[in-house]
Amino acid sequence: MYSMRDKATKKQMTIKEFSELSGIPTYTLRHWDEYGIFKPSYRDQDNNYRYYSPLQFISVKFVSALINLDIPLRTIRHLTDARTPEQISLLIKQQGRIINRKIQHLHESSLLLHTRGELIHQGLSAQKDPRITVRYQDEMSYFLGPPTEFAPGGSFHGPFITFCEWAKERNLNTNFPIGGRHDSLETYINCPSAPDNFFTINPISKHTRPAGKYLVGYSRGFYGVFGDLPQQLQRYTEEHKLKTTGPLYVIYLLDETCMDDTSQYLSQVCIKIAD
Amino acid sequence: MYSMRDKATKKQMTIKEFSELSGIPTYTLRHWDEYGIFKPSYRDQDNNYRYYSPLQFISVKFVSALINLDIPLRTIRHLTDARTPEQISLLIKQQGRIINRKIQHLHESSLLLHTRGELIHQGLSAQKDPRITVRYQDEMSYFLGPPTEFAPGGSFHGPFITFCEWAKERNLNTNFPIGGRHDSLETYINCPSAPDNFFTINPISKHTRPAGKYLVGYSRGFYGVFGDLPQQLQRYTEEHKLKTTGPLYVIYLLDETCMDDTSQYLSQVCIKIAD
DNA sequence: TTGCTCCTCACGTCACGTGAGGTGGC
DNA sequence: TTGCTCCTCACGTCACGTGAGGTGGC
Repeated sequence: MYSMRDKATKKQMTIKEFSELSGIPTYTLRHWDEYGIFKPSYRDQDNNYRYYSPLQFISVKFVSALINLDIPLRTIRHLTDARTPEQISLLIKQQGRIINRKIQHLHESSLLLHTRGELIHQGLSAQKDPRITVRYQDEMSYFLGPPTEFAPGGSFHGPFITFCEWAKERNLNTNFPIGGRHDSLETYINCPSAPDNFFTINPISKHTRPAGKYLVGYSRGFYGVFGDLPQQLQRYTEEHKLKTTGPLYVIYLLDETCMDDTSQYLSQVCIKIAD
Repeated sequence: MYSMRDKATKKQMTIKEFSELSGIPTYTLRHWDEYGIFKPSYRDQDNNYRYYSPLQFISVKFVSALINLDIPLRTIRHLTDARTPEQISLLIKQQGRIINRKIQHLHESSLLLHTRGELIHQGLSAQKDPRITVRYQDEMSYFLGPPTEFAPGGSFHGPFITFCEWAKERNLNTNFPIGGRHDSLETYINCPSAPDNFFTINPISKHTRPAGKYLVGYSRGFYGVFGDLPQQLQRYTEEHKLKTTGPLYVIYLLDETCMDDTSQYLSQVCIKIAD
């Protein structure tokens, strides 16, 4: 038989030894002790030294796992006071659900960063492109908002807010980039800063802009400022005898998320070319 | 054309309106303003009222996304000061890696909670079982530690610490439950508190205890305290003419993670029955 | 004796959160 | 005028983290 309890002997570990074995800083161990959620197995009466048993390795790991899951110390202390297997089992089930929601959320954030990163990447490489060009565009998934209602003489903001509220009601993650969609090249040329719909780019949507050959134009300027791009696009289609089809998409590749100078925001306008 | 800039008009939103649209509390918006990472587009000179433009919905969402990823406000302010697409692109790439590590980590925590929950569940239902029984056991994955070296007259702790260090070197997640393994029923009966190996339960390991019919015994008591269970097991095999095979596993179903009373810890001992 | 570890106590940090006390807009 | 919103300022909170100043063990 081997002794399982050798209190206050050489088999107890000092706070530093225990800290190194468990990977938990000494000040955190002291904090947990003081707070009452994890105490050393033995306290020297003379000098107040803390001594930890190697078996506490198991329980400290469980405590640190709970803290890693953002369970407040208060809750853990509450449990520590009068712990029962049933209570811990319940806590584990609750936390299982919370953790899954967190993973879901992180996945979305990851997707969002990737989507933003892609736009910026396109924006940076577009600086070498001509102002207007014909190029292959990948498929893009998006959620299409309701038709906008721009009142004559009204502002841009009303319809935009309406879209934000629409997205909020549907629990769409509005962290994703937002763009404007026009029914055709003509409606864009007539009224470039009043899209017929707003949309939000989101890889999880089934609604897509198909891959294919697109007429693509770039423009620098604040939101809704397109300079003479509409006229240039019209001239380009006439000169090259292009026939466009389907809606026209306006996306901001470089915007306030990555630059200060509002006059240098970079928008991309694109519309599919008919076969 | 629609005006994109209607500063200080009805189209600007008050802090409360903007808070409700964006889902960010007013005090947090004030904090971000004061800290310098997200300022209202217009500040009334007379009464210091904050007015937000609906288009700020886009940038505030990006800021909140960065904060959600635990990027310090200091870093965000640093970026806000002199933002370039290249810098943001770099930040996005870095954070992408960090976020993937976090997701990985949460997956592990989720697995850990599930594993712990399963043991507790088994522990609770075992209270209805007889002390010794023959039952079907599911497969269990585990990492097997090196052979223990219990010195005669030495303590339990040394080999246990050796195992913890071994696991740490291999970057095994030591939050997972730890058990003891004996080479055979005989070695357990001879020396029940000195297992031949320690192991840590972990669903990702390829090493498994196969599913099948097991001789299972339960015992209450502190770590390494088995009472007369070894003798009872021996008598049981003789009476029922059972032949056991392979190693014997000792697992604590209910331990310090879920109870206070050390004398009530519940261990499970099991060994496969030969066909 | 020296260098290391341990202790307590007090204060700092970070990103909010709260509450008091006062002003402004319809 | 009333009720609502806005403002600032100061202080609280949470879980560490740091640093000073002092003691203990080999």
